Amino acid sequence: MSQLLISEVARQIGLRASAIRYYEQVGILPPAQRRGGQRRYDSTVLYRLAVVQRARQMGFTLEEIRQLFFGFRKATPASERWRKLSQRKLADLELLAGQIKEMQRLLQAMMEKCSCGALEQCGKGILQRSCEESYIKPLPSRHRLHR
Amino acid sequence: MSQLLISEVARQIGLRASAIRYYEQVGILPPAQRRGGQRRYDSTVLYRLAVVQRARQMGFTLEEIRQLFFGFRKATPASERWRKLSQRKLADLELLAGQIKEMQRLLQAMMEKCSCGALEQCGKGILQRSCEESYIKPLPSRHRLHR
DNA sequence: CTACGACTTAAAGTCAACTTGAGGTCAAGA
DNA sequence: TCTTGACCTCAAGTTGACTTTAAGTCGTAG
Repeated sequence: MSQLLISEVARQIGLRASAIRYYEQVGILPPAQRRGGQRRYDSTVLYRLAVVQRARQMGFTLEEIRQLFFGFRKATPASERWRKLSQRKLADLELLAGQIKEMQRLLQAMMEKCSCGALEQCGKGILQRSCEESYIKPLPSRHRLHR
Repeated sequence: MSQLLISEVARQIGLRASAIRYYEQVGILPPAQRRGGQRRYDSTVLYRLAVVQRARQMGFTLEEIRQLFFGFRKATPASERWRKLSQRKLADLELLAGQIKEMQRLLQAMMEKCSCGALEQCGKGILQRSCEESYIKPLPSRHRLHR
């Protein structure tokens, strides 16, 4: 069973070692085994971190991630609280998917005829629709679309 | 032509006045007209801000928004640079849309049987796919998390 | 003239999510 | 034995996107 050093884990998932130590500190990773004071990981930590990374890309906060994926401590499997949280998250994601389509249309339109008129027009449309829509909390600013 | 006070604009789009001043400061809004030192707006500012809000919801940074929508700086060969930016953004959005579906599936699976199996399975999948992706576009050796 | 309320600025504070820095430990190799 | 290099901890610094605070200005109403 190959044991990974923190630097190796970091390299494989594209984070810095400091981020991994931080994740342990805030409870997203369990305290790692030590050998001579140093953290040793087995490869399952990579799967866990892959999910974390992906969830971060979707705009989940670390706190949400901890609760959604690793927060079913001694509670019953799929407790009511957890179910609510993930149901809300699912709704958020659906809304987000719709808005992505809209933003794609806007970008397409602006690329075809790069006119300020189009922008204002679109703003008008967004404004009217957003009166109908329920409010969506903007994603955490850390939500990045590129690496 | 009705002139809006900053507080009125703020109220209508759901931001604080301080945020609007900040947007002016960082170049997302042009310097407003003044009357007796106070900013006055006409209603087109609402359209502009509606687009900004929506773009923020999609995870664009203010800097990106400035460049994408209002970044026609004098040294810019107009549409070419802009076209590249939005093309990249479109690709990002498409990727994101796919990832949202994946995340929805994971959450669904975890709701049905709150299983670590699903989590690991999914993490494995993500990890493998991201390996293929990084084959297409190899990561720079030093992974930049900021700026 | 004074008081009021809404505005103004500049500077400092806040928050999440890390990163950086200082100073220290440990195992392996020359 | 000494050096090297990767790790450790704890504290402080950084970033983006604002907000808050302190001190001041403007126009109207009493």
